[in-house]
Amino acid sequence: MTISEAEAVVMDVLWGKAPRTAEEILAEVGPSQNWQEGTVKSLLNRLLKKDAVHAERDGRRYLYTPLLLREQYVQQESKGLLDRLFGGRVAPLVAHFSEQRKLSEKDIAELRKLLAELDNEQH
Amino acid sequence: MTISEAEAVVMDVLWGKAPRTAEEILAEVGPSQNWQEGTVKSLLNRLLKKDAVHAERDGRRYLYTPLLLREQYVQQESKGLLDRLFGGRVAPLVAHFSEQRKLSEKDIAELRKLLAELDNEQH
DNA sequence: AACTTATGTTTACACGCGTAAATGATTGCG
DNA sequence: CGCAATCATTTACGCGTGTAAACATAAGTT
Repeated sequence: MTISEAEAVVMDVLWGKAPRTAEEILAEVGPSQNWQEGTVKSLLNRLLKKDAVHAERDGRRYLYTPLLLREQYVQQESKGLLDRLFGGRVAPLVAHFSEQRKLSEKDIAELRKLLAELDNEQH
Repeated sequence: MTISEAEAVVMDVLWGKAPRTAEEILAEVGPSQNWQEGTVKSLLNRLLKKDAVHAERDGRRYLYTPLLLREQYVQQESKGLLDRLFGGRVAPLVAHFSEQRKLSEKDIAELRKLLAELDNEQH
């Protein structure tokens, strides 16, 4: 059961801070997304059906908490792309960005550090 | 105008070798995908509408050629993911795979080489 | 108790996608 | 020439998505 892009926007809010009410979610996401309240409610209900969030009654409203972890989601998404486009290998992906000149100085520095760490830990 | 996943499967065949007839595409993709001929035709027509492929009549059938380049497609897809999930920065993405233990020895070697090259060329 | 407000639940609707069946057109064969 | 085979084009249909309107319900207010 995959979660859609609009649903992921809602999850993002919850990953930022939870639990939250529908209203709070709308407040954070409405401006950029131009959504109505009903839209957010629908998305939350679909996420409930998909067991991606949990809702706990709090008086008249619900508090929503993510069940699906950001890490899991990121994992699925990136693995999908990696497999589909780069034969499941990371180096070609980085090479791609490199050719596209999408590697910032900071990226390069961090990559270097990462490799150095891998060198030590050997894991 | 984005191209869907099933459409991308067809594009993949064409990126491998073009021009091709619908029949050839089916032959290459049918087994793994379990598609009927009509399915491939529909996908080709949708790709035509999206200007992702070009069709040239050849007697009774058409020869299809990709207009959208693989590089463009890969670019869009990866940028999308990168922006949505890693704030547009490459290093965090690689770090993610690293944590997931998805970096093969070969990946690491290649990344190292890549960084070395970047070092020289300074581009 | 009736009315308003806040919130959630149900229903809707158009669009793209995956998948194909139905139909149409062209051509080779008997 | 008429029929069968070969392609292509049109139509279909269920499902998920993006987006919300309509409806229901509970709680606070007069």
